[in-house]
Amino acid sequence: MTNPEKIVGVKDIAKALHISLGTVDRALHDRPGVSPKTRDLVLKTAEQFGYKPNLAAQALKLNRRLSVAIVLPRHISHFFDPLRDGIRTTAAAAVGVNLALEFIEYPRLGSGDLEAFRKAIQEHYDGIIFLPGDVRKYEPLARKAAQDGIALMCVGSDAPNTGRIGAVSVHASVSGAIAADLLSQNLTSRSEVAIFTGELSTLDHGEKLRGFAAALAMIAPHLTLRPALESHERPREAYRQAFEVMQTKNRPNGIYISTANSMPVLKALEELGLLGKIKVVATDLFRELVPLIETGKVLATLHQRPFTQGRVALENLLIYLLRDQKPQPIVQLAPHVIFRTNLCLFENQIGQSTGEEIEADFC
Amino acid sequence: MTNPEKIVGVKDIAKALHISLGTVDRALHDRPGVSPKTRDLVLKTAEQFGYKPNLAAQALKLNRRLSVAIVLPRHISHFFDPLRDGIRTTAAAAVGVNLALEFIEYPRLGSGDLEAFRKAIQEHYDGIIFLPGDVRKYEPLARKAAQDGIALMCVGSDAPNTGRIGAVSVHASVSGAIAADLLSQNLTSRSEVAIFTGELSTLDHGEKLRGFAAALAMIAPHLTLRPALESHERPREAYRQAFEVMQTKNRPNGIYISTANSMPVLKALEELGLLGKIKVVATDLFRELVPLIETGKVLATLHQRPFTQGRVALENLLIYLLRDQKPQPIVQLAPHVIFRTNLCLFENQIGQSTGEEIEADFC
DNA sequence: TTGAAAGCGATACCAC
DNA sequence: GTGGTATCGCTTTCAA
Repeated sequence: MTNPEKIVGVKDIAKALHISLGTVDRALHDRPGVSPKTRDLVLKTAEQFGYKPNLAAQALKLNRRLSVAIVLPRHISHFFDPLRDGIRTTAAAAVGVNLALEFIEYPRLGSGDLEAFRKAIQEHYDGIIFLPGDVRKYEPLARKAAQDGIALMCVGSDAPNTGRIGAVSVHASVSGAIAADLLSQNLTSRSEVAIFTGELSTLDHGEKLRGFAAALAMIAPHLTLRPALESHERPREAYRQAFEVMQTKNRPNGIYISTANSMPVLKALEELGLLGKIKVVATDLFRELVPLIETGKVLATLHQRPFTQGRVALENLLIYLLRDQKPQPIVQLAPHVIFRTNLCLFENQIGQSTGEEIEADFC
Repeated sequence: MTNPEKIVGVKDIAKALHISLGTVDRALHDRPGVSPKTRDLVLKTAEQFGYKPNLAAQALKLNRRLSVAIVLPRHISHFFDPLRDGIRTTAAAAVGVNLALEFIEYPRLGSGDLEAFRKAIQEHYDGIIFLPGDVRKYEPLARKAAQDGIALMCVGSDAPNTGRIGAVSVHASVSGAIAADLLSQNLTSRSEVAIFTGELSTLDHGEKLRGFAAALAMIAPHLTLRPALESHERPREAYRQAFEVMQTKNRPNGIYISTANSMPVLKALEELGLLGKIKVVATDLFRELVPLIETGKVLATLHQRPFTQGRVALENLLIYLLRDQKPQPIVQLAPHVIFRTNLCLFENQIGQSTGEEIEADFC
């Protein structure tokens, strides 16, 4: 082996400079009670010796305890369950903190979400991980919480200008653009295409639409976009809209469903005998979608990597809270494009994991 | 806040049972010198109290030091540099270990690789991360090292039956299958397709070929596969082969380049005026490829996520070495499919990072 | 088989 | 401003 560099600690620095441990510590942490002269001297020798604090010892002494609330909807579970798992996994691996996680659930976005969020704020957690739905409604609450010193971390979407310390989501406009790309690769003749979305008041949904439309204009001039269909995440509404639009004269040959609420749309297609004839790009992955992808009835789906979102959200929150250094504030993940051919790598992420050898996103 | 559960430590258990710290420790770690009776008692109460060892204290006391060698080629740097970065990033975040990393480089696979590996083995590192090239040649060496107690972790490819403790790579046969899928989506009429590969003696390259061929047979009966072209990673050879095959009578309309050595092939296409007329799926992402993807001259590229490979490789190696529990042994990542539309999310991963807001794979 | 005590490295408090 | 010292929770050695 090479590099038998002796590892240096505060003690070594103190000894070398013939000063006390306390002084060294104060100097290193820029605390009051040191003369600028000795402070600089300590800093310089620390640098020179290549001093790195022993994180284990630091953690032990500081004995930090943090409370973090995770405020997310129960529905849609195939997205939020793995997201919560990502958070739990990260928490389990966290060394040197006494981390108390509080999972707070509400039925679904737009129903009980604000109340849950407001309640969480009042509990004065050190940090809160949440999904900002209707941004306008979240803004005042979030801003106040941030001012109160609560570290807010957004997942799934973002709430800019609220003082939140970070956000983790899939890159929304790129998601839309990929969908456009795929449809344009698979529809060679002039056609109409349609987009089914959820809540345009949620920032990310609007972004997906914009990305989709922009990419169509750029790279697929032969495809015409119909007005967006907003289902407000209500299955019946989505079904009705799909049924209707597919019976118009110039019915679309391509569809992008930008929300996980895709089954009603697919059901309508099925009933109209259009499944397989129309190119469909969906969002997320769940059990009912699997056979449709396998058989090619759904061309592709854009996987939003909920596990990774959860993992990164907590990781960055902890970096902020513990190492009080700002992490990468806005993380916008690349969605995974799932076709029938790579579907197998993601199947273990739905429902109970099978303990298989293959791990897809490592997430 | 809820859950003010007091955190229990060994001391609490000792106190509750009126025994000493030493005994509790011995019992918890199944060490000799405890009567079975007290051992069980301790274990039971620990369970009951929900005892979790304080990892920081444990790490501090144990004061473990590990040496890990990373034996990888310099070439191709756009793959191996980020891989090394992933390793460094993980190392920087490791708490409670004095980790000594030794990066050992050799020119390229097949030239100095075995020598470097052999030398590393003789140094008796605690662990070695390496890329097994020609499996047959690596096998005897690796098997011996494993028997000597060195923890071997493969990246980029695998070397089964060597006693290696794990492997991290992209799922090779799925990579091939995705390429086939993309070509079949973009070539609607009967055509020939060709595959350019590197070294078929490297396990993963053979797997890509198999996956490609199998998927073509399954989902693209209208596409015929020509005999594979093996460049042995030599640019001139790849160029020559490409030039030749593109001038045959029934020249292929689709190409899958399963190695990062794609530029010579693309150069040949360019010179023949075929760039843009032929559907090309490449591998990996590097600077010269960017404009070709942007303009649609290359349909897509399969990103092998080197950063993540490095991160996961060291993570799992450390789990094995420190927590002496077996991690997920074989990790086969899903490659990212990069089109012109999501290219922007990956550009910050080539060359110097720009400190932008967008982080693609989080890797 | 069990108990007592030292010590890992960094921090914080109290005395000077 | 600075020095000395107890302390965090766990492991380990030495005595009993």
